[in-house]
Amino acid sequence: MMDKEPTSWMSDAEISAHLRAHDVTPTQQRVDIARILFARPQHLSADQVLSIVNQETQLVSKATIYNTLNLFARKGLVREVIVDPSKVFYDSNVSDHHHFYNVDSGELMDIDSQALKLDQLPTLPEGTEADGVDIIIRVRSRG
Amino acid sequence: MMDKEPTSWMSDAEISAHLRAHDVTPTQQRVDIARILFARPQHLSADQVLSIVNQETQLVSKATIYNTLNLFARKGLVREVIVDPSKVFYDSNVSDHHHFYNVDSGELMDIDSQALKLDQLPTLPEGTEADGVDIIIRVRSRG
DNA sequence: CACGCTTTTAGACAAAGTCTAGTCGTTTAC
DNA sequence: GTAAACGACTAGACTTTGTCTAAAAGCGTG
Repeated sequence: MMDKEPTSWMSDAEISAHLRAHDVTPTQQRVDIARILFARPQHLSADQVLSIVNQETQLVSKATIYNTLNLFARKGLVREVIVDPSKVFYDSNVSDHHHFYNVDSGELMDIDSQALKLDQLPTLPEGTEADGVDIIIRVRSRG
Repeated sequence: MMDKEPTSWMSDAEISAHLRAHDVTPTQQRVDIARILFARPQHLSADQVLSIVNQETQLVSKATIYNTLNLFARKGLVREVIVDPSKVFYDSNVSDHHHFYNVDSGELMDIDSQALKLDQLPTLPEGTEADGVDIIIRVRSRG
């Protein structure tokens, strides 16, 4: 059964419930961060989250941003996307899907889950179990 | 038509020819680096290349390692593999294939090209052209 | 209210990678 | 042969992303 997906109109109370449902105690800072992430489907780096959350006044420290994003990823609230060697992106869409990555612009886009599906995995290496599959289609701007 | 693949017994003369064939002027340092990369199919980080090449005596500077690996990647002599947010791996196997990544051990393994093939790409975003497809199957050590 | 536990914080630190400005080497031009 | 020109190399400073540490702040429970 699938979790109700977070949407832009989630209230703080709903965000708190969402965190709790994923076994994360909702604190002020965590809710501040979650509000940004779940505002809409998007891909943000830690740095971007940091500057958005502290736009008006200093609400959350750098350490907490990193702690929280790592915690959220571990608890399945967001998905880490590793496409750029210099930074990790956090995807608020945790459903099964893959990505286009524009190497010129740095833009990251979801691929509709229907449009690309791997129906069978190759035999895994001895003594390992699957943890996830990432498919990244790198594109360049034409013209 | 495919290039002859580099193999462990490549002589320095063959390495030079291989570089030249990819439009890279073979210098002492570049051959030193290439000799390590092409010794056998493997996945090395810049840091690993740096310490291997300078094992006995200081032959190549850090800046040259990075310049050269970037150059080799741009010229198609090696393939960048981005799976670990903290470092880039360089794969001496440039033929079409994908990777297992053991998130526990950090080990990176090739998936046989036969075993996993995406035969059709989803429609690319407006104004872009394909640059490459990376499939990474993340695994954990069982037990 | 006091205890213990979790969370947050500022700032120091670490690691990967880039940049700069100067040097070295090799070719080309005379 | 020597000088100019160009590409490649270097040491070390620098930048950026992310982690660590030690202390402070919150918070729930008895």
